[in-house]
Amino acid sequence: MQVRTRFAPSPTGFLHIGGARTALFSWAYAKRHQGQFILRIEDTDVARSTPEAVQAILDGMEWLGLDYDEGPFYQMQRMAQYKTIIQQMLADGSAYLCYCSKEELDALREQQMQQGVKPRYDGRWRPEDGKDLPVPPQGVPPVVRFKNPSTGVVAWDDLVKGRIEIANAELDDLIIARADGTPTYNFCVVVDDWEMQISHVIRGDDHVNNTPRQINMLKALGANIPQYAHLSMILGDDGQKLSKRHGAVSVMQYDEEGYLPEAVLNYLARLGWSHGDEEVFDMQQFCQWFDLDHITASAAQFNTEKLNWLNAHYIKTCPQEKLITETIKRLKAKGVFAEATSQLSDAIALYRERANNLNQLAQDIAFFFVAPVANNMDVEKHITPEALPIMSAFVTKVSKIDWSVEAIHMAMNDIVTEHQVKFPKLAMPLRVMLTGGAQSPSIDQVMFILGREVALQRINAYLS
RNA sequence: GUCCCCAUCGUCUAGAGGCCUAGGACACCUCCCUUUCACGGAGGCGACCGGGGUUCGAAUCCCCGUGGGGACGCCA
Repeated sequence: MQVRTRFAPSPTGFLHIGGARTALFSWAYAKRHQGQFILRIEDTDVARSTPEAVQAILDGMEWLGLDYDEGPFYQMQRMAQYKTIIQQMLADGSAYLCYCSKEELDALREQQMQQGVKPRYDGRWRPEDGKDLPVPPQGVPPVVRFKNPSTGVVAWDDLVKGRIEIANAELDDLIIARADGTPTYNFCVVVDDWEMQISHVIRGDDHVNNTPRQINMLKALGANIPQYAHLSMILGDDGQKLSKRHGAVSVMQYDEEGYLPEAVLNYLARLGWSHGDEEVFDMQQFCQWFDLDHITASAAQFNTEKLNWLNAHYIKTCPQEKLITETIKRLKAKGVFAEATSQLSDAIALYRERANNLNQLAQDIAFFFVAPVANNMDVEKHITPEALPIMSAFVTKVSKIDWSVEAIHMAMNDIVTEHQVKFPKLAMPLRVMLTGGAQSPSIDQVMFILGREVALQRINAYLS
């Protein structure tokens, strides 16, 4: 069977982490089976859909590298098709007109809630053999409802949750076209999944409840029923549900915050899915391994610490060229202008091992390009009166050496020997003078990259 | 309220009746490396929600309970 999956976001906001994982799994499943991955924009809610949101979703997909074989399709451009099918259903009796007003429906719902029963449409306009329907009221545009089977059960073997059965008696006749004639979500999904020949519907488990209705409609249309895989939700770092109000952020924000897409992808892949003990793998590997059998049925809590760890890994293994580009961009955002020089490259090479974030990496090496403002506590602690003569001697010595890491290191050794002090007595003040802080890689390497002129200038600023 | 889903270390997870004295990873702690901080290396801490079954044997299967979550729109 040809595997065809789809990602079908509604453009009412950015692509968040949960949507990204859903897209990732659908994408990977298609890749794994040499199938097609389709992007479909579900924009039938005209009031809430925006072109900006469409763009945000496209941007997010692109940043993550989730390419699609077909689409993006826009449901608003498929209106004619939906309406044709609605007419057919009306004609063959699988759908009918309902003249209930919203007010009537609200009253019904409220009454049912009070009685402690599941709120649902009571079928007052549903045609039935031997049943007399009310007379359609004047001037009320009807909605179209799907005539859901009233008996029996709908069941499917969910690829992540196992068999799920719902009694048709639990379902009501859902509206498939609004009073203004526009089709609703559940109906459009059905038509699209059918016509786009989707073989596997991989989506969030907030859609579990829609599935039986969709299956019933698919059956009424004589369509094949796709396989369903419902993914559990992703909770925030605090275990709370993610929402626009609480913690849900665009995947693009991870870019802004200094994460590499490789890290986000790897992290997301392991959130709710596993392949034995494998933790670190690229998307090519993931696409070879990915299966629906190893998806967890329970919700997963997001863990930024682990994402950071993966980000550190991908910063270490990232091509140097990409790191240079990223760092220049991020330095610029801090108002530090650097060019792709060998000095920048050397600085990155020296610091990339210790960074778990691109913004941090930029921050760490900014002092190479802009004189640092030293931390007062570090200055007090390390640049003591006793340190100054040592530093003076060091300046004198280092002014005359060949400019190499080895020579600088030897000079440092000579000075500590001559002054009979431990190495840190020289290294620490030097570190503070050169970098502005007490933490850095080997200071001889830092000094070498900084260059003799700038290094001496920074030291002398403390000596005068 | 009604229906549906879920339940292993703090977190992500391995686990398909004996391989489990429950494995890995993040975090945390200790030690090593060391020129500070990281990185890296070696250890450590740490979990099967509760109760009943089924079975020679259950983290794994069944039931009940409890706790979480989701859905009940002319939203998607």
